[in-house]
Amino acid sequence: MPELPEIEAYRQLAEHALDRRVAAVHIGDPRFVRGDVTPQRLSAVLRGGSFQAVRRIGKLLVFDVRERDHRLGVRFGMTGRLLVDGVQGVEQLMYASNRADTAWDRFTLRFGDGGRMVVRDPRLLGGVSLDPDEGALGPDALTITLAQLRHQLAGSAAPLKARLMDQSRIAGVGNLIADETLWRAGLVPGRPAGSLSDAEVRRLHTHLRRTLGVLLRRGGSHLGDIVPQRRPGGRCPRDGTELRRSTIGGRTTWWCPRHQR
DNA sequence: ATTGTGGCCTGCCCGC
DNA sequence: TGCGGGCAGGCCACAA
Repeated sequence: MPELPEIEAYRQLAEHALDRRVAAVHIGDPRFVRGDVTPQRLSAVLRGGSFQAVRRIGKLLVFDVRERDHRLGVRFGMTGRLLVDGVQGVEQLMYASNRADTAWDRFTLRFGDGGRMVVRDPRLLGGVSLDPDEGALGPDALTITLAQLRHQLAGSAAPLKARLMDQSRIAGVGNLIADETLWRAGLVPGRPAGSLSDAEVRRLHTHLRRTLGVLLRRGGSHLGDIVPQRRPGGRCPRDGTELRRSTIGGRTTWWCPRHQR
């Protein structure tokens, strides 16, 4: 599903959409427009303009609209894809159909040169917004410092995994990356976030960055070592122990009862 | 303020 | 063969 590695791939693809005049905006489903803005207003802000820059904060893409003091925000939910001129940012998405069906094109920009940028999202869990609240997101998981991570965990009674997935604390970590990171760091997902020793916070910081590096290199959040074992009967790739399943932070969680403590 | 829960949304898969 | 129920989780509103 789209977590930080996928959105980073989308960001790189989206650079091909910069400096091109938006000739037309097509909203495939009005529910895909989030926040206070109407589809009409969003279209009016974008039409005739162009994007000066695009950046990623966690799982959010932000496009700067040139000379209009507005920003386009794009979220991808768990089944959203980005296409620019027919090229997909990511080929495979776990839990999402890999069919190409234009009925799922929820938001399309047609450029003056005939090209297109499309957000294709079967489930409609993503969305586009005008001037997204970037300040509501915590430090990006890829560049978070040890001190920042320590600060975000300190004093919290919430389960460690829930804290990791809280986008206002740390931006970019979703369910699969949380399981993979905690498995690599040898930490139990249900522990209170504030209960980690300083050495454990350091270990988590190391493995968070290392895990993201590995997944970016492999090309997807679903390419972690534990992901194929996230099923009944699945075993820990490290020590062969049968993995346990529970629900933490409202999400299915798999972990090794032997080496995660 | 913090933490937890339910709902949205729809493709897919399994069992009957 | 068709059908219904369950499942997947990012995000948000709302409750305690």
